[in-house]
Amino acid sequence: MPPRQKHDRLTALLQGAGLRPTRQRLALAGWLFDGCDKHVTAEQVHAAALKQRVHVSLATVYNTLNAFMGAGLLRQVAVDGGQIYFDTNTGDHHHIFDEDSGHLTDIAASSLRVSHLPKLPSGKNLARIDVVLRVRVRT
Amino acid sequence: MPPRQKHDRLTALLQGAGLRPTRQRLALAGWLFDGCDKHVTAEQVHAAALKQRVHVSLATVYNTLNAFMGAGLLRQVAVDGGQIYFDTNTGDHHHIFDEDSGHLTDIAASSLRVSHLPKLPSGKNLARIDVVLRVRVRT
DNA sequence: GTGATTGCAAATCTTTTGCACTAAA
DNA sequence: TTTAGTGCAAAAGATTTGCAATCAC
Repeated sequence: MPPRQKHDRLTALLQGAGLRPTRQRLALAGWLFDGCDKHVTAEQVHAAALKQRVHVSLATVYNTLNAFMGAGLLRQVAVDGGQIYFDTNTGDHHHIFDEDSGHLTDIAASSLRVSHLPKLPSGKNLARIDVVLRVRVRT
Repeated sequence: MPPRQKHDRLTALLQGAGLRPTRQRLALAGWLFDGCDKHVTAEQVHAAALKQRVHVSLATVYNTLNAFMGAGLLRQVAVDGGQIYFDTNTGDHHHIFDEDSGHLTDIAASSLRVSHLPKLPSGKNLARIDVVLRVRVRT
C-alpha cells in the first residue's frame, strides 16, 4: 500500500474510534495494525517504535495501548501473571500458549468447540469464553 | 479435626512434597488447604496469616507460595494481567470469572466439554486446557 | 553442626499518574 | 483558542533477591 493511502487508512481508523490521529498514535497503529496478528507487551511495542525511529515515551505507549483497548481496537490476553499481552486480533478466537517459549498463537474460534456449558450465576451473562491450550515439549 | 491431628496431616503434606514443615509453612498450609478451594493473591494470604496472629513476612509468603507451586500443591490462574492468583484446587477444572467483581469460581472439568481440537505444533504436547467463562451483568 | 528457611530492606519490573508543554480541532 | 495528547520523572504496586539471623534435621 502506498504511504499516503496507508496514512489515510490509519487516520480513518483512529478517528472512527474517537481518537485523535497524533503522530505517535499513527506510528503505533501503523505497526500494530499492519495486517499481521500480534501478541505484544508494552515494552515490545516501545522497542518496535524506536526501531523505526519514531520517538514515543513508554508512558505514551501505555496510554495509547489503553486508549486502543478502550476503543475496542485491541484486547488483553492473560496467560501468565507476569505482564499484560495485547492482542491485535479482536475477533472471536482462542490461543495456544507455548509454555517453553512463552509464545502465543491464535486459533480460530471455529477450530475447536466448547459445549455443555454449566449454568451461569443468576443475573450474569456470558461475555466471552477464553480457551488456552497450553503446550510444551514431551518430557 | 483436633489440632494435633491437623498438625500431623499438614506436616505429612509438606514432607511428602519435600518441604520442611516450618512454623510459617504449616500456618499458611493450614489456612490454604483447609478443604475449601481458594483463589487468592499473595497479599490475601499474608493478611489471613496476620489475622490468625502468625507472623510471616510478605517475602516469605511469596517464597512459600512459589515453593508450594513447585511442589504441585498450588496452581496459578491467569485471568487479568494485574496480579497472580493462586488456586488451591490442583485438579482438572476450569473457571468462571466475574468481570464485575473480579471473583473466580471453579467449575468441574466434567461440566463442560472442549472438542474438535486443532492440530498442535509438531513436537509439542498438550499440557493443559484452560477455559475461562467470563461473565458480567446483562447490559 | 549444617544446610534450608526466614525476615528485612533494598532492588527490580511493570504500569500509572501529575504536570508543564505541545499539537490537533 | 480550546482541549486532548505527550514526555518526563516520580509514584505506585507486585514480586524477587541479598544477606545475616534462625530453625529443622
